[in-house]
Amino acid sequence: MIALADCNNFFASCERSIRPELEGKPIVVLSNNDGCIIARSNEAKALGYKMGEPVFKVRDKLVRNQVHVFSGNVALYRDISEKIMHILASECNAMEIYSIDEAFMDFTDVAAPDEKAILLREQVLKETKIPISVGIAKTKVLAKLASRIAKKHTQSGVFVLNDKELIERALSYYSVEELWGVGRKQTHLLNDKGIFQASQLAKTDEAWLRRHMKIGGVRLARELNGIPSFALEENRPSKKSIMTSRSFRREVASFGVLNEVLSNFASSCAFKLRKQETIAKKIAVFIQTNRFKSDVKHHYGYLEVEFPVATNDSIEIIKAVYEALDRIYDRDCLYKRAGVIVSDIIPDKEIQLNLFSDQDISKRAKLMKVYDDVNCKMGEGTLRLSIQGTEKQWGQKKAPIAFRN
DNA sequence: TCTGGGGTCCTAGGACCC
DNA sequence: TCTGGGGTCCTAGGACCC
Repeated sequence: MIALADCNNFFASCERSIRPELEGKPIVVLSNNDGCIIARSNEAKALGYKMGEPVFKVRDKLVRNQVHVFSGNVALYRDISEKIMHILASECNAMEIYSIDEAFMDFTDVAAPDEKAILLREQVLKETKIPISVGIAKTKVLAKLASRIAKKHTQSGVFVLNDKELIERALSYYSVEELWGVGRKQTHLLNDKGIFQASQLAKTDEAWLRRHMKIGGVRLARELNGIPSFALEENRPSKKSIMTSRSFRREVASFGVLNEVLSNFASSCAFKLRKQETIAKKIAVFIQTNRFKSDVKHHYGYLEVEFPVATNDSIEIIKAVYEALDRIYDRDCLYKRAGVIVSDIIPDKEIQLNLFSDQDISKRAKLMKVYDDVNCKMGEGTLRLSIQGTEKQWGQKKAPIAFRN
């Protein structure tokens, strides 16, 4: 059996855990620049606040409802998460930390899974003040579903989804879009074929699933039928890509400002690389105008630099960032978002110090895209910007740009 | 005025080779 | 006018997750 432990309203619960007087009060936690709502307590959910909702649209309502509003404090959430994961790990043989607030536990040899889960829940609550829900089933997908049921329909916060009839009832109750791995696109596809309930998906022909939903669809249906198709990944490998990016509070035009923030992002990426004892072969820089603004020229600049020798050295990465920015910066644009991505990450086998000249960097800046007048739209089921438009290949290096601060 | 910040996996199709 | 067939590797982009 697999148990999924899932923290309830994690960020909101973290804020409450250090302020017990907020018990029973509505709480929301905001993203960078206090832009969006990214977590809500049950009370805030009941008042109708949505995940990802822009704060400016509900500012008055927040005041009216006397909601307690917090700017996100990721360092705190990470600390609390580590504490919880430590408790969970000490109580099972194998565990996969799936996200900051979720972990799959191997409950194979547990005699009474429900009793154990209840004890575990109590321990976490006592030591961290964070309420968790635990779903137990034969597969990850079913355990996910079980944790939903645990969260919404039980007093104990624990639910075992193992009985055959119970599984059938649950799958008839939930729609396909509520399943782990089914997003907007797949929901549409399934609904078009008359498949609405999870129970229908479980009975769908495998050949059809393979053709239309690829291997993911096949695995999903198998999991619903109690056949494990997603393994517990105990030793999560180090990250394959690392990104540091931010939206600015106000739009910026200045090369100097962009260069400064991107240099900080570069250091941050280098630090994260060193922390997991890895080095990266590639770095990418992107800058982007406000995607929500209509009737203006949108600009998206993206440049990748490949290092001759993989590195996690801040100075080298910052130098590459400067080069990249110099080539994608357009002085006529107002920028709203910028970021640095390191990828092609490999283990840091030996300590290397390979400084190379700026000229080397520009030679290595292989791939370059600048999109102008892009048709910006929200990707389906995701906040990521998808870019459609004509790619303007990099030709001549731009004339030097004066610093404007 | 104001709209988050991370990640992963899978696949199609092009590049390239014999 | 004729103009193979396979195989592998790489990468961009889609879809999804928290």
